[in-house]
Amino acid sequence: MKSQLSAKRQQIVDFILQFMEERGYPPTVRDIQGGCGISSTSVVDYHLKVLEKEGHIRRDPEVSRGIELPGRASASQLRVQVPIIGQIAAGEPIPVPGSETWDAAAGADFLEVTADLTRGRQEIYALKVKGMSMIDALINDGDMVLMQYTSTVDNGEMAAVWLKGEKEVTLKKVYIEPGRVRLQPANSQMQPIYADPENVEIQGRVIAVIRQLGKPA
Amino acid sequence: MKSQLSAKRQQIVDFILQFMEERGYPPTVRDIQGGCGISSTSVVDYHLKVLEKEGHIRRDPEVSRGIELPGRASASQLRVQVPIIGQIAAGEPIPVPGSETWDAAAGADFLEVTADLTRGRQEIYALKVKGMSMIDALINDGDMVLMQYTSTVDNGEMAAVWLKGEKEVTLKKVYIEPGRVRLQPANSQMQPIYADPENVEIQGRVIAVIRQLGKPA
DNA sequence: ATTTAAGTAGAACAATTGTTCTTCTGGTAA
DNA sequence: TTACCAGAAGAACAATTGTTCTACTTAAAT
Repeated sequence: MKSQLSAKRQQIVDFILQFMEERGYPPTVRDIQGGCGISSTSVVDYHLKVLEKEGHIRRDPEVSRGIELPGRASASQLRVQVPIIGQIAAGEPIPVPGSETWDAAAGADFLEVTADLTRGRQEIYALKVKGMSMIDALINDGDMVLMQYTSTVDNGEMAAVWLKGEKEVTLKKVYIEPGRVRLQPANSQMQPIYADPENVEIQGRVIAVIRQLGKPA
Repeated sequence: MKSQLSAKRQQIVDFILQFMEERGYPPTVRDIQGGCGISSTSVVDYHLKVLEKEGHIRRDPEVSRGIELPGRASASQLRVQVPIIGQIAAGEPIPVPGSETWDAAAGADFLEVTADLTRGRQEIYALKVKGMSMIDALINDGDMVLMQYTSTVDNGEMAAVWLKGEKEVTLKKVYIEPGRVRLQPANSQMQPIYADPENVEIQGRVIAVIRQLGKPA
């Protein structure tokens, strides 16, 4: 039921948005007054009341800066800070999060994702893919892989597998079969490989893959 | 220079975090007082001053709720609601955002991503990939593709290309060459294809690819 | 025991900020 | 004209909220 906004009210909404982006908290009535060139706080209040009635904003009465932009920075839609604890490449085992690596304050880089990506799972970390060795898992050089620490996976789950003999880590769908482990590339047009259970070590479950394109800033 | 936090101060930081997640704006001194079971506002102020000196929080003096969590909900790390306006498959042109499709209130699904993915770009929308036809672009069935509306791309950018003759849409890196257009799969192990410039129509630029694995809830 | 420092309490003050009231303007419809 | 209404303006009020002051406690150090 959101109607078209008048110029003034659109300006107010834009200002609130920009203010929150810059400062991290909502503006006061008087901030809006100054920022939008309005000469009275009552005018701001008037517009805010209309905006709230129309559902464009939500206000906590009597609360300073009690403005929320529904669908924007509102509640429940949480972000998760995922530490980027290293990179993943064919020739080296992936770094496993230890107590030191877990220490967030270590100035590590973070990948910030929304909670619907992690689905509330814990012990999530991220790795940057180096090289083209994961191409048959549909993962390119430079992709970010969200991992969950685990040493066991269900059948068919995509996991980071360390092949002891080959000294190689690879991302494959894992199927436990009698006497062997079937490692199936994500690209179903490719053939699976089979490995001795003694030779494989699960290093983590793949939660998501994020690929950013375009000039890296 | 962040030192280990005392129990009380850790509790305060946690409370601020939780408050901001729930309400969308920072708490007042008295909110913290009540939420942490502290009996005086001066104690809260005392701890906040220490926390600021140690760099765990930032405060705007004289500003109500002027608390920022560096690296958390501070600027730039905003979320963006990207409308999922359809799907992309080999045999059909991708839906191009029109004025109706742009109307966010239309109850469409949204993909919520952090702003570092879109890098501030406008006119972003998302498509869900149907089928395996994009496999040579390292894109699997079920992946989400973030697109930016555009009809022209720079050389080497990944774009959604509509091949008029073949009546097919495909995701390729586009290179304009004399008299022809080279369409290069993202998988560099594969061969490019060449097309008549008259036959290609750029339908959008690929900003990012997001793949979620595991049982879909 | 004395000192020092960190932390706690309570109260009061001052600034910020939300709200309301009245009045005024400009446009539009009856 | 009159009536009506969205919008604007200014002022005043009331609530919220940041800040400061002094006093008290506790624990560790001297």
